[in-house]
Amino acid sequence: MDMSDGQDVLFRTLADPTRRALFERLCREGEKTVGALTARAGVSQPVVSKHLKLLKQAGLVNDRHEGRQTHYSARLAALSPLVDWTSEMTGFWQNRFDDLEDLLKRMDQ
Amino acid sequence: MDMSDGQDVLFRTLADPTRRALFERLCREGEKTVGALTARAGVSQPVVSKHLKLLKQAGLVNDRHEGRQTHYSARLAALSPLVDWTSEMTGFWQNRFDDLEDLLKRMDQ
DNA sequence: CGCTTACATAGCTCACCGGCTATATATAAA
DNA sequence: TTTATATATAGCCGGTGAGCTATGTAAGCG
Repeated sequence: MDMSDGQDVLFRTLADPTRRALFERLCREGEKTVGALTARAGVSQPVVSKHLKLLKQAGLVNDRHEGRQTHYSARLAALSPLVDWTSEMTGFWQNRFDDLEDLLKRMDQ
Repeated sequence: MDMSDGQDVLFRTLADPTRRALFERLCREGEKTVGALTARAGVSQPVVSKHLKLLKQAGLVNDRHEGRQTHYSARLAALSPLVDWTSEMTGFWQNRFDDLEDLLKRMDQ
């Protein structure tokens, strides 16, 4: 019934700049190891790991283990609630605009 | 140079559920007074006012003073950085997909 | 088997933020 | 002019969360 949960998690997860930057890098540059991500993240490796964990819980990334390293990649499908939300918001405006047009038409008669 | 500022403010502002709910109501139902918003917000009037202040600072709402009351309304244009960001992220994926296709084509020759 | 490397987890601290009440300000009403 | 109503501001408090260091776990290497 309530679609807001997915949106809630998404907004909350993407609100942090460091975390969003990690996700953006995975989108731009594709699959990366934790070490590669840590190199230019500006924060310590444990912090990167923690953020990646939260991103994974939000469904925004996948992880793949290969020996000692873990490769992370972006899951763009997870963004759909965000897209849905924005189009819903703009849609409401459209509806009210239509209503206004209807009203004006009826007043014109 | 850095487009991330607008995105940062937007994500941070919309991350709070109470605040996002206020914005959603303004989108759905159009202009509302603080009192009308407070009635079904589940929090006290000062909290609503504080959230509206933050929404205004993010450019997400307008306010209009009429006697003792203040009418707030949604500014959907403020959502564009969000739309830009999502299409940018999905765009990166598209580019890498194109690169992959190119690579496969070249390998095929 | 030690030793190193790659990542995850634990535990701490500190700043921020969302909630509250109390109060200020401003406009309408009596 | 006093009183009531609508909103904003001030100030306090508790929880959350992002950062750190230290340590655990597990895989490659001598």
